[in-house]
Amino acid sequence: MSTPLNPACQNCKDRFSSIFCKADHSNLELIDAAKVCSSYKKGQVIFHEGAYPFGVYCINDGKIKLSHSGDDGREQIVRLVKAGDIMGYKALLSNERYTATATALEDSSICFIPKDLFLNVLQKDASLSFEMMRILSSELRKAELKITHLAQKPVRERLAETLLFIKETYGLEADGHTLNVRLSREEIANLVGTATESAIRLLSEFKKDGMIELEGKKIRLLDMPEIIRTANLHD
Amino acid sequence: MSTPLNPACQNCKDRFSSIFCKADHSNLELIDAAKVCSSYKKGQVIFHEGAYPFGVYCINDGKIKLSHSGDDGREQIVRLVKAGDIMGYKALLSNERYTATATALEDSSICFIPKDLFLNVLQKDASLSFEMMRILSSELRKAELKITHLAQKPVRERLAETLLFIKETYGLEADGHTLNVRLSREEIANLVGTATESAIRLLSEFKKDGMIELEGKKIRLLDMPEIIRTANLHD
DNA sequence: CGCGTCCAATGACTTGCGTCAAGCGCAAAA
DNA sequence: TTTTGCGCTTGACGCAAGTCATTGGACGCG
Repeated sequence: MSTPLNPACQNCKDRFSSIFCKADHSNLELIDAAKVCSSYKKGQVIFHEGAYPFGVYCINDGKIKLSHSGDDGREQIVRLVKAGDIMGYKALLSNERYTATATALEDSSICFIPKDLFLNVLQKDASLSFEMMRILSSELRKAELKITHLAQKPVRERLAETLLFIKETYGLEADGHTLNVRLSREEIANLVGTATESAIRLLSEFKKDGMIELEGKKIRLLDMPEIIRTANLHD
Repeated sequence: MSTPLNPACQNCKDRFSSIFCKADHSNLELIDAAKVCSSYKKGQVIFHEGAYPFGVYCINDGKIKLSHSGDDGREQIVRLVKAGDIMGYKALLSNERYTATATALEDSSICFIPKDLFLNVLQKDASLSFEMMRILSSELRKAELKITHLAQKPVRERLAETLLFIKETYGLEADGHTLNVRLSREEIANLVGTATESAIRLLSEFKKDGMIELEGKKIRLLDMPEIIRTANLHD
């Protein structure tokens, strides 16, 4: 949507953590030639639920949320995307419309890879498609775990897990405690699957209990109970 | 676990609806030669959450449930498997232990395909692996939709969706109304993600409202409201 | 500068739904 | 037959959590 500058994939800082680290060199060059890199501002929508996909997006830099909008308009965040990740592959592979909306959580730089090229490379490159299956399996595993927790665990516990999940996904700032992303209380609630007020109240409780510190949108993790460890969404 | 009889894949009645309809002929023969077919009795466990996978299972005949057991021991059913479907691929592809337990809902006949062979064929056969990705994408889509509904919809609505989902999965009996599977109330509850008593109460309500008929484990669908249609778990 | 908007926070109220407990029918075992 | 046990059903109760409403602070804008 703006400022295309197309950095070479080979130089991409997340080259080795992304799916494409498995791709053959020649295929990487093909992708490199065809991709279009754009930057998006915080809050901007990259693609919309219901639209037809024309390719996949690879995050060069930034953070994205993928969310469903429920029938009553409430949003449910189903995935957090970081640099090196790709998104939009689900709709592409099943040849359907997007089931989620992608919105930038901060200013981001994102490469677009056209559908035909991506599918062609996927056909030719067995290790790339194997990696793709690995990613899909992992996402499916996380989703099924989330289903179980949503059905069985109280909000308090789910919120705690969510905070740890955010930590696993985006990591911590230099101080070693602050979550390296700014989310509104509403976004946190939509990630947990609860009402905004409930999320706020429980965050206050966590703070009172000395588990976290709050400063605006900054959240610092102090003593998150170990119990959660066994049940979180790690890879 | 019993009665191996190994019917040829080429003759399998679900040959054309399964993932293997996309596989190359020569690869199909390889699989045919290596697979082991067994029959399982109702209630029998095919594989257990936490165990290491040694291959994938392809349902020849029967019905299976895949379920997580929550920390408190409560079961959450995450998938219903039917003839022609495969299961166990997620653990295999991500090279982790099973995250779910597979239990036969009725007497079933299931083929086992060894890990190495399956992965090899997957490497060689692009259209098979593409089909695999399609399946994974579709499962992921359903899982994300279920997450949204669990987070946002009341139990009554989720139960109605679940009944329609069962219908989509296993179909109806000859009378055109009765769900073609027998599930306990507890299993229905574990599919919906609610307490058994709630499921029972709401089923009674549905009956009183003339939406369904109940006769033991038989459930006949009469007038399920159209509203649900837009939000169900179809393919 | 004051005004409006957005978001966080908290209190009060309501309720969906989970838990507990008791009764019932049916089928297998003794 | 009686007994035992299991799954289904219904009622009563309590609480977690959702909804509604108010306040206050931060920020941008005319």
